[in-house]
Amino acid sequence: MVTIYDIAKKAGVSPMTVSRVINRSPLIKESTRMKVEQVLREMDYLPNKQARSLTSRETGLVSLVIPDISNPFFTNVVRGAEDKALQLGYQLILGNTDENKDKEAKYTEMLMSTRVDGVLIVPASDESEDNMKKLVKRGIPFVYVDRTLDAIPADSVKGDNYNTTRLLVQHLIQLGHKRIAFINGPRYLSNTRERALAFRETMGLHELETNPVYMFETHLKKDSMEEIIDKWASLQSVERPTAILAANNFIGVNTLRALQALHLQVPDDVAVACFDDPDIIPDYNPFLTVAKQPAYDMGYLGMQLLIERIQGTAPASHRKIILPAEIVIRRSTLRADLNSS
Amino acid sequence: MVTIYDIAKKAGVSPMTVSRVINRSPLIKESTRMKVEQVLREMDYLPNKQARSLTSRETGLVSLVIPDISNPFFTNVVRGAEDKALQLGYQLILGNTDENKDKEAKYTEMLMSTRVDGVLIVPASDESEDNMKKLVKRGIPFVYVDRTLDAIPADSVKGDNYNTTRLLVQHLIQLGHKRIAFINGPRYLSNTRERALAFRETMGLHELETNPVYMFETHLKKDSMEEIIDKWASLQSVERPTAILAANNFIGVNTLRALQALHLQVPDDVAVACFDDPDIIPDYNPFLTVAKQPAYDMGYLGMQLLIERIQGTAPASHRKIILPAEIVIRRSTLRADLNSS
DNA sequence: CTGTTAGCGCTTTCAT
DNA sequence: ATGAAAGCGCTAACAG
Repeated sequence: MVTIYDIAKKAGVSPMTVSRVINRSPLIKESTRMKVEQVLREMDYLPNKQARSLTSRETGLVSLVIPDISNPFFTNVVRGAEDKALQLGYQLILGNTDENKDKEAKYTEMLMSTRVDGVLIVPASDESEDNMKKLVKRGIPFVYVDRTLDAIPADSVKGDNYNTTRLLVQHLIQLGHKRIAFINGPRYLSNTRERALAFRETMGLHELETNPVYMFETHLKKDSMEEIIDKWASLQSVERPTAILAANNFIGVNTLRALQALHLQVPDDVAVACFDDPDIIPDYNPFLTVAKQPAYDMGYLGMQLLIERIQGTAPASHRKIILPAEIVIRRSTLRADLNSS
Repeated sequence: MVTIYDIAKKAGVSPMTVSRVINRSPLIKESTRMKVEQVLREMDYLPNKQARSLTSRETGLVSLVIPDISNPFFTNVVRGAEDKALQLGYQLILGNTDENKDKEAKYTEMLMSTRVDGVLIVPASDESEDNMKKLVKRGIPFVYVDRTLDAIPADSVKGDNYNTTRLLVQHLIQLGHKRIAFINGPRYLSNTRERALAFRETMGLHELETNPVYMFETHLKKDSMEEIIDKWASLQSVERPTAILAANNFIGVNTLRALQALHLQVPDDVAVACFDDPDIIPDYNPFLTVAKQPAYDMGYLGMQLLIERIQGTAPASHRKIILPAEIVIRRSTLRADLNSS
């Protein structure tokens, strides 16, 4: 491996001079700079980041810890984060937690050992506190994306859960629905709690009761279908909802599949809307009414906040960025006889 | 930061003994091991990977260089690669090239500087040769996924492009189509060349001519729709194809959108099939007939080959793994009047 | 403007 | 079974 010593010898200077040339120090004579740069090129030198970070205390690595890259929402978060990281010269280490705090613990441990400069994280649950505390203790900056832990404050970028839920519920109410179910994620996540609150309050504002049996809770992973079918079966047929709001894209899709298995038509028998688009590709056969959250921007901005924090250019106080979603109304909530509205 | 020196002092031993305990050296007296481990826990010690890799010449980092994480095919590749990497104790650095060899060059440069232990790569183009050569020169092991560069041999995991294309074409031919268009990716990619060859040969086998005007070429990125519309318009109406085979999911979806813009019905006016599913979520509204390649397995196996290569447990000769695809026939090729078949 | 010295945290090598 | 010395590749701090 070519080191600055090899370069130094060949160029007839000291290693320190080589280091200065590499780091563009201004106090180098033009002629020696030229010569060293020449040798650098000849020998195809590439600095050793490991060695460099041993003294500089910076690795140029940032980590992105998310539940699951195969959820299109997070896919876009990753792309945004990666674009910003590259732009600012950082490399991105990826980790999937599968909503599991132990897996998250394992990752945070590895990250700390790798001495990443910072972490962009979607916490697996409120119990992620312990993991965050360790980051704090070691002085590793981090930024929340999509979900936050109130007990451990930090910069954050998230969706406007309250207002977005309100808009979705109002859309369903305006279509004439009164019995609306909300299939939510687990209550140990900040964003699902915010959505649940907004759901209840919006129903109340419209003088609709939030029947507790309409408030389901499931997980946010890929395979929630069976659970949804069971819940549905547990309801008295007279009180079954005419509309369902799903707390994320996986639940939305699994709701559709569950209803299909139950031989119910969407939207004629039941209307369905959800958070986050299940499709990642420009619409070609869009069906679900969704609240499209700006996932790419969340990743992009989150990475920006993080790197500002790393580089010490961030203000002392924690910044909380809240991004609005776009409500996209599609066929899953539009009955043919209402299409004109 | 807690170092082995701090531990050594507190435990009343030498730093070397601490190092031995951490690395589970067998020649340590049980009693001293216990004491050191006790202090290790008390002080919440975490080894510094940077320092370690300076001597060990291993970083525990592997890199995955792909065109675009937001293509569902690559999303699954990433998930597979990440799962295997975690399982074997490696961390994954992600990079998107956007099919651009200069961006790829930038990444490979960063990777070499970071001294990653190995690289899993989907080369951006045949011109990626220069980038691969640099990896070879620096002795960094790499494994191809999905595409290969014949000029620079290495382990590889890819789809069975020839037979998969053949099956898709035969499906269309069996439905009675004779004028079949093939919208392929750029010819500077190994997999699209293989697909083009298979297309021509399969057509030939069925005594159908491959009209050159039916062989389009576009890029594999998200926004190929306009190009497809233009190509279509450039055809004489009498000779327009009755079926289209698209070389990847983006092209497949954009073909659908283009046909929609042209007011053509799929599959009644034109049948469409493509490589790789555009949906990442368990089917809820499946429409496109696709060849589902085992993307997750490609990433998983690719990572396994790579790590075996890194750890020196791989055979000297390069391994070429070829995985079959599953043809999933859906509505985009099934005309209502043929549904019974 | 350039060089020398020391040290980042750890491990390899050789002693004891 | 344990320790001392040296060095991995680089840079901060000081010297000249």
